[in-house]
Amino acid sequence: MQLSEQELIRRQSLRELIKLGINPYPAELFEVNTSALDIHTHYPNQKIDYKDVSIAGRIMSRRVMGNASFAELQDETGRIQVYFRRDDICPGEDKTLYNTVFKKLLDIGDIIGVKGYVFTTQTGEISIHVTSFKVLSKSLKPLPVVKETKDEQGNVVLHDAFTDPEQRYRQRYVDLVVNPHVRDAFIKRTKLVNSMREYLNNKGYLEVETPILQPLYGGAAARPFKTHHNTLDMTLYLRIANELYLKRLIVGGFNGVYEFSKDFRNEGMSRFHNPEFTQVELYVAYKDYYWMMDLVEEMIEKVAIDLHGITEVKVGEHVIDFKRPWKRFTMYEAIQHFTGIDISEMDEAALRETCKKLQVPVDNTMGKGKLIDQVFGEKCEPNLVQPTFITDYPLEMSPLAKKHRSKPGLVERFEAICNRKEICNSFSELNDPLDQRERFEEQLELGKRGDEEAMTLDEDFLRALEYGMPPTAGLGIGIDRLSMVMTNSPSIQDVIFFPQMKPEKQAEVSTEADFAAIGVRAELLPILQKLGIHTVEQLKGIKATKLFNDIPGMRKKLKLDAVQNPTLQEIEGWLK
RNA sequence: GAUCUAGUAGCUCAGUCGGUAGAGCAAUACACUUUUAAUGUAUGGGUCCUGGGUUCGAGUCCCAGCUGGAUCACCA
Repeated sequence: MQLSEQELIRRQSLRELIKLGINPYPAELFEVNTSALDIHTHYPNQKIDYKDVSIAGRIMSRRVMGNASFAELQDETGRIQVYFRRDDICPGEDKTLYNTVFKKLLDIGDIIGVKGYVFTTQTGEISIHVTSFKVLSKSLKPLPVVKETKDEQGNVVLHDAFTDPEQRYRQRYVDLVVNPHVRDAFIKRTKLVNSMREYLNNKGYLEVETPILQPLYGGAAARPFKTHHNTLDMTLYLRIANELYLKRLIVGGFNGVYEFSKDFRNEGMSRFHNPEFTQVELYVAYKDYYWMMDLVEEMIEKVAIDLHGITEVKVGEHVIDFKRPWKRFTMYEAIQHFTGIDISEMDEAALRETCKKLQVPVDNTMGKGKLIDQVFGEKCEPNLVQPTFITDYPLEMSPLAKKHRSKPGLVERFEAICNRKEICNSFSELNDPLDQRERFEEQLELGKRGDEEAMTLDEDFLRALEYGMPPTAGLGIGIDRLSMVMTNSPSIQDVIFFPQMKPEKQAEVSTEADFAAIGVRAELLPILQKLGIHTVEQLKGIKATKLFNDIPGMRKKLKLDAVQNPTLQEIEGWLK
């Protein structure tokens, strides 16, 4: 119930197709031997090969003109114009297939298969001259109509584009059909993952899978999603990271392991945060974080080239160049560079004073590490557009990283910042089991003091370290964040097919059966709808005499002569 | 969680001072044998997000809610 006018018309067309003996949803396959892109690229040079083509796709526009018509068919690769001529489709006396089926019963959005030959129209557009067509799927909902034109530079310009973000994310299938740039962004995302996988496989690292359901969550500082296993009757958490499992595999003797993993964090959402997101984590034995920096540069440069052909990527108003080598700053150097202040020798009190001077907001719970991080976040990160490595972080913030080989109070850690956001995080992994236990215990203290993101102590992980883990370099790259940069997308929702949303609420509407149950004839429903009465409850709140007046009035206005007016008695019956 | 902002036809959007709800595309009908944002003529299409309030009268003003978006906070 409550179908729009256009939906009703399409359902009617569906019935008429069936009446004509046409199955609108045939079961058998439709053989395709080319694609829109293939025709556009190769037809001009190999005309001979396109005398007998078969292609399938969605009708995206129609221009019907008497005995000949044009339509645009869209397949996975793009659009191709198709040309229908009545006497080619219907060589005999019966012109139903063209006059009725094509002209009246097909709509924008329907999926059809066509056979014919490729030619070039007088206006120079490569098109398919259709000799036969087949309905493959009738579309019952009108697609948002987006018209395309090309400007002088040949760029596609969209008119009346489907832009409402809420609808685009809720109905991504529609977004993908009508917004070609959306599809491109997702194709680039997949290419990005493939490019990395290829790089890592060529180095001989092993792609592995580790548990998503974990009895203890660890490897990062974040609140988890909690769930319950019935048979084991135990709490399980969706992983916030897979770091601790991958390191167990390094203990087990693998030299290099990586995993593309969906991780889950029960935190606020924003245009940079979705509750489930993707990371690739990599661990390589006998390496350190300097070595890992070289790997990151090399791999991301390759990704940029695989996606764009060059190392430069346009992001917002900037052009970001991933060409090696990237700038490297220690955190202290970066702060000195952007504020002119050397904080390397400062104690907590001096830092606090510096923050005040720089107007960096702080609170009393912040320790030394947190203060340094705060200065960096406020004064440095916003300036880092080109890919830059920041190295040597305060120890307090990195409970899984190895202490710096020469600088006390710091760890061997780096992040790559790009377009003002972190895109990766890496360290020389802490493999000293006694040190690791102490760090975990410090985290437990933080937890007791109310830090909801403090790490838990994982005894099994410590046991693994106690057997001995080789010196190891570890890396995590946020795939969503990197995809945003590589596809020039301002929101994470543009690189996740189905971003998390609150459920949509349907307006409360009673069904035909609900109305029938209290004795309302179905033919009266359009009248009630017109009167603004959509639910039985609503109806029952109205006086019988008012309905007795209003219904015949609206019946007359709608010219529903065939409908019999209800009697007052009948109406009183509904309201009982 | 806070602030700002939006929700009107299938889509994109207008709606003046509070007074009968509008346009383009899409749809329907007719015309048209190479159009291309096809064209011309005519027609139909609305829970103005929901619920309250003020008012003779609310798409419009007020309050509350729902669902987005932006910024911030939290967080990579």
